[in-house]
Amino acid sequence: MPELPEVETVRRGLAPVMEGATIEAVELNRKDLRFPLPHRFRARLAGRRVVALRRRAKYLLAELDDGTTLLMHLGMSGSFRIDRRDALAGEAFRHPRGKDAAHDHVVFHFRAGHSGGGGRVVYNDPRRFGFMLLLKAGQRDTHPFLAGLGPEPVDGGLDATYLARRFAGRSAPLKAALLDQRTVAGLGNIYVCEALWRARLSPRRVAGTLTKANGAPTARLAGLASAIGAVIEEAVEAGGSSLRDYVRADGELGLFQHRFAVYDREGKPCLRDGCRGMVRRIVQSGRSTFFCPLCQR
DNA sequence: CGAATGACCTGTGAGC
DNA sequence: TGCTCACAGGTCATTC
Repeated sequence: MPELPEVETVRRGLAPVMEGATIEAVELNRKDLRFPLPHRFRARLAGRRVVALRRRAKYLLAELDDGTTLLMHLGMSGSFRIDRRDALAGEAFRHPRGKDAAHDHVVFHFRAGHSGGGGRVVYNDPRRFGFMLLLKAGQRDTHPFLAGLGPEPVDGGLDATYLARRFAGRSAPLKAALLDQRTVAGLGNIYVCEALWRARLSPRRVAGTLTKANGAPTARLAGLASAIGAVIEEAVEAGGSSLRDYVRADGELGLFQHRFAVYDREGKPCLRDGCRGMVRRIVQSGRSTFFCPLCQR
């Protein structure tokens, strides 16, 4: 489900509930998601206070008061839901449409404190491609999942020079090169398609052709770097994209799906002014790519 | 080394 | 109605 804008939207929804709050208990309805949950997971979390809830790429990082970090990834179908204590006291809680309580795998119970609250944060994930890990204090920058990530697309130092260095000599198509989290952190299938459309670049184009022989960026790379930043920034502002699932912890829908230029628009007209092209769907690296063959070169 | 492929899971919608 | 198939926002391990 979630790419960077969706994960950031989840973070913003959860932060007011989790930051500064103390975990009273953790309920595990399953002890394996994509990987087995960490050893002594419940005991290591009980009584811990969440100091900050951060995001890196598509990871959520809950920093705890003992120096450990709870790292969470939503995979394809993971989502968080906030159950407030007042809601629990009244009518039985109603699951948002399409969410089955059978897939509520992890439930964090928070202690009621001076800031009111209490209540629960529930992790639901039908496909169980998501996972949670506990990182010790020193592992935060060295853990393999985090160490190799590329720059954040917004305010992370992403620019044409970086992309030129990264693409030099690579024969993979742009689509694959950009899906690789070591290139730019947090991009996924939707936003790669959208950024390439904005930059008028074909997803099939060989990445290395955008770097000059001397390693300098071609002019088109500046356009790509800014297209990536812009699409991610706009999507975060819109609360992400909601396709088949709710994304936000408060149950509200993201809105960016209404602004897709190409994603899931196979056979529809290209939205670029003056372009008479038709959006095409092809498969690359086993995933759907949407693009306009007329104006994306 | 980089590139391509399969594997991991469940749910949903299209087509018959 | 009910079956089968393709496909879904990700990424890790394996193979070439």
